[in-house]
Amino acid sequence: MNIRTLCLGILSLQEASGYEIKKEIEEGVFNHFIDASYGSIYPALTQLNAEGLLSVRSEEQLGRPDKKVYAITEEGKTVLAKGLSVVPARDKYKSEFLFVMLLQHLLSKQDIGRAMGKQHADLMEDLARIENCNGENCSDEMSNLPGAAFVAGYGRTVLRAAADYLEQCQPELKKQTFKAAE
Amino acid sequence: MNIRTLCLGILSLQEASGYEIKKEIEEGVFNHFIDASYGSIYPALTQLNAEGLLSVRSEEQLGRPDKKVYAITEEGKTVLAKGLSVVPARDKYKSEFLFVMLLQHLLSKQDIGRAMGKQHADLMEDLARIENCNGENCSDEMSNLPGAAFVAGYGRTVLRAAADYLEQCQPELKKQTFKAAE
DNA sequence: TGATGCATGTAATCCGTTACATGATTCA
DNA sequence: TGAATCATGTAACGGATTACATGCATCA
Repeated sequence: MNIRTLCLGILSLQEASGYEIKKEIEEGVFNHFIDASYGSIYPALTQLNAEGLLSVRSEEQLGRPDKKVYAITEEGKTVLAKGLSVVPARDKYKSEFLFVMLLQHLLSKQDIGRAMGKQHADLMEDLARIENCNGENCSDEMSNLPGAAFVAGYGRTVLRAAADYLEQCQPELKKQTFKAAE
Repeated sequence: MNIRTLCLGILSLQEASGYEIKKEIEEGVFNHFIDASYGSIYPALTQLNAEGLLSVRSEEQLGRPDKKVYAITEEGKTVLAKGLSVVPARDKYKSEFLFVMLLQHLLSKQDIGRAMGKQHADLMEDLARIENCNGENCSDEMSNLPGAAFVAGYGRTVLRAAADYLEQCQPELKKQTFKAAE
């Protein structure tokens, strides 16, 4: 799957501008398993629109570039449905943290502690974002989705398991709610 | 971190050819959090050697290209240590599965079931690989490492949590040891 | 006999990120 | 006053994958 399907998917829930799509990805449920930058979103939107899978409407703004609000077309919905029914590719997970920990015998205790703290803080951050999405902050179209609870549950489970494991290995981590990173 | 550090890291444990490095990544503990293809490994090795971070030795083979066995140099060790002590980048996790599940209202029950089955099978595969690494199959240099137990434990914990979650949502999965994928 | 494993490498290509360019408004 | 937010877009660059090219040995 690519950014194209991602944009189509988000726009199937609510119309939005490129800027808003990025924000949704950064702050919403998506965050921990998807990322995308302006450099990929804007061109994708332009292309999708050219192909007739999206329609655009320009909203004038004061002292800002026009806001281009995109909406999915019927044709877009068809293409999206087709894209989603393909068996999803295997999850991709890359972790420098685990690589470093595997070679921990080459590091000082300080370095290891720092890496553990950073990893723990990252996990807590993701966890917090998921919890926030039930409350305010997130768009209703997203959180009211039948799939939203499942996805949030999956993320919560996995992240919590990882955090627990780290805390078990290094109990001091439990107290550090704030970032030990940098 | 990049493939360069990865190669340096593996070669700090045992000398190996490009082919063997690939195999180690595919079949070893690394598998679930790192991947690399020949197209990136071979050029990296050539470059690292040119920079004096590795040394090479050619082993003649019958009816095959010479096997080039690389070993890390003292300079390479220094560079590796420096590379590892940098605070690791945040884990990257991408999941088409979760995206599809978020939009499950657009899919048939068959498609959802297939996606769940595939995800579960993938998790079990990764889990099995981790368990195998304690037994035969894997190089001792890897599994005897002080960090190996930690990394295996982390992977086991996270993957098991994910699999449990799926089984809880869809109990039929427990019986399917074999692949329901495709 | 045909797939799989051993073994190395290159070139084309893809997909995406980073940095750059622009600029007003609002909040601290 | 300076940072952050809103807002869109392009160009350069990076990093890796895929496919291609080659070819013997072994196993089923």
